[in-house]
Amino acid sequence: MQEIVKTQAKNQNSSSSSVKTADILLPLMLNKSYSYQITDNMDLKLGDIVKVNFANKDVMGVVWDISEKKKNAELKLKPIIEKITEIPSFPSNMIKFINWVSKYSMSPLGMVLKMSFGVMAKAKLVNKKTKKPICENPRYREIKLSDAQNLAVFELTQTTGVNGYQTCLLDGVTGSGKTEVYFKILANIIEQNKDAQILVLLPEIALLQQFVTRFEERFGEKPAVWHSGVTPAKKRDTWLLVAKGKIKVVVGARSALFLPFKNLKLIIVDEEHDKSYKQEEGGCIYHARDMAIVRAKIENFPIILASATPALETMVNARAGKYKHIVLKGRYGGAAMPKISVIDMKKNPPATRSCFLTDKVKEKLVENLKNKEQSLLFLNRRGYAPLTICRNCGHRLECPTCSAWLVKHKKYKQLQCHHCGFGIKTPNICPECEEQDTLAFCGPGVERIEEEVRDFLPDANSLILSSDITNSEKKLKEALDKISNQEIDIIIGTQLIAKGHHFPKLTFVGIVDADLGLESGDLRAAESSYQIIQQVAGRAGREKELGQVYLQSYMPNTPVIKSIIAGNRDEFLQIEINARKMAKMPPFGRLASLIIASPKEKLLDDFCNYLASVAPRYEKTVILGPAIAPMAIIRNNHRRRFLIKTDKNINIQTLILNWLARVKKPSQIKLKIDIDPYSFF
DNA sequence: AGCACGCCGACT
DNA sequence: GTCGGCGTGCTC
Repeated sequence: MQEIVKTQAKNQNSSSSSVKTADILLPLMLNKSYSYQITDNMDLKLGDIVKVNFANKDVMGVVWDISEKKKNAELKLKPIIEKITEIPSFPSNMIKFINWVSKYSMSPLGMVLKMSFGVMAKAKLVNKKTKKPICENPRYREIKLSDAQNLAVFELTQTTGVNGYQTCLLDGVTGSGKTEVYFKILANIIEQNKDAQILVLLPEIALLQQFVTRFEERFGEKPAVWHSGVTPAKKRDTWLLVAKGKIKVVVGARSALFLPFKNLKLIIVDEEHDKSYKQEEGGCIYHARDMAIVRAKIENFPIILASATPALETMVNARAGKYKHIVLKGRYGGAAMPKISVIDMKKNPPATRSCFLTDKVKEKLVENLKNKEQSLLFLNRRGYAPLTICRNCGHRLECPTCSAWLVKHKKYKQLQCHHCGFGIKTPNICPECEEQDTLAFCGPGVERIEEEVRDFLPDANSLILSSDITNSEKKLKEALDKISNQEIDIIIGTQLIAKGHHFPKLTFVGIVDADLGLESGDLRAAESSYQIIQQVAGRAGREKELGQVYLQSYMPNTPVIKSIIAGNRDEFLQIEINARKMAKMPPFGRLASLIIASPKEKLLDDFCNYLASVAPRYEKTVILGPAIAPMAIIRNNHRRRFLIKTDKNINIQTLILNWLARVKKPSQIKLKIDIDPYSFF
């Protein structure tokens, strides 16, 4: 019956054979564009913004393709409602870029568009008030740069001055004055090309504020700011002005990479080694630094990656001559690098089991307090104690929905799960054996270190810098002001303090647990550990005073610690590079992971075994799994993982696509593809 | 992601 | 006999 109806319809329409259609990409979780009819009087080109009706809702989308299509009666095309002329069209390079990211990251095309166009698609466009200009005309105020800075500017200008793609690695220690180098480069580019736009990417929102302040000092105007915390209305203003080419400089977190610049001429990726550039959550998993390089290639402009501790991958490319390697020598103002020594915890154990600071560190804290100099203790662990255990029955307090220990927080008087946010009041009795007062808190967090400091130096002013304490821009600023006003003697901080902040009066840094980062056992554990220790150590002695750094370690002979003590970054990297080369790990091979999750464990295991049974068996390809993911359960979702490792010349995306095409995934199972995984969770 | 469609349990 | 639970699948 249905067949007959269809045939009849076809015959009826055969007189008008074709119709002009546009494939519209919508900023939704969809992997394809949808065809709509172009009405006669509508003048459309690729990249134009249109409004269409989709699933009974009016949404904005982008013209992704235009074609003449045979009239197809089985598929009634809806007409395009209107062309939105208030929003500039997507430049063709932006379309290329979005297509590329989608294909590489294996994320739905619509999801990638959403990252770029999401805020505008929701706009009602009623607020047609004339917008205040943002960073329309920044004027550089000259300052005297050091010889090293001038040299770096000169070398970078040779590359950034020419209009064409080139990746440069700007390699300079903490405190070498990279920011002023950026400013001078920006000024040069804007001077040469009045329409040029520049994007500066920073790994974390916390770093944006001080960049904005320094930029304003130098240019008399704030740059445009883009990150997840910016309000939608502000984002819309900025988006439009960026698209119209009116904003010259944008500083932002990774999401700023998807802004539709009209005339982008340079991207600077500051702290390029930083793991925060890897987006792990949400619909699209990508590495902002790598995608920034892709964008620079597509749009044919230079890009600068900057770091004191470049990522291994970056270093490999620099050594191979693919990136231009520019070294910014020494510290600005001639400050010396801090003196770094290791304290062997086996030979110098803390006084008791609930103490975590060695006598040497304590002595240094006392000395610094006496001399009115600031000290910093670094421990990358929030809260008071990472594990609570019953002395009577050995029960460990675990999150009810994740396979993670509950972390004791004194501030919240709670035990908290750091993976799902679950929290309970710290109990007095063991939930297992119901004995009273048997719970012991094992290991230190920053709160516990602060307690230890207060115990032996009651007169010192201490302050914890962690995301729990300084959880807003305002609170962070307050804390940083207190530190620069010297109201604080001893700072106890998590990785929050490793990044960028300048503490002029800080002369001592104690790394409470230099071995902590090596525990995770992932590919980049040693490298990341080196980077974070180096970054934190770099906080010490940035002005006239010489800085001193102590690393507390139970394993003082690991390559990481030895290289940091010897100040031999490149030798350390070479060891790591050799190891990666031997193991054919990135960047000498390709890696991808499938994270498969479901609340139904049996269904999940059946599906994973099924997947494993149809796994491709190609040459130069290893598929490992299914393995129980290190974090086996998160929010009641059981998790399994496959790891796919191939030679460099194999297209890992195609391989995965072919593999997944062989199976039908039940809808209760969530499957996430992570190309170039960083965290192995 | 939404949102409708559809097939089994509790209740007026 | 009806309301509504959420599992499933589609959106030009």
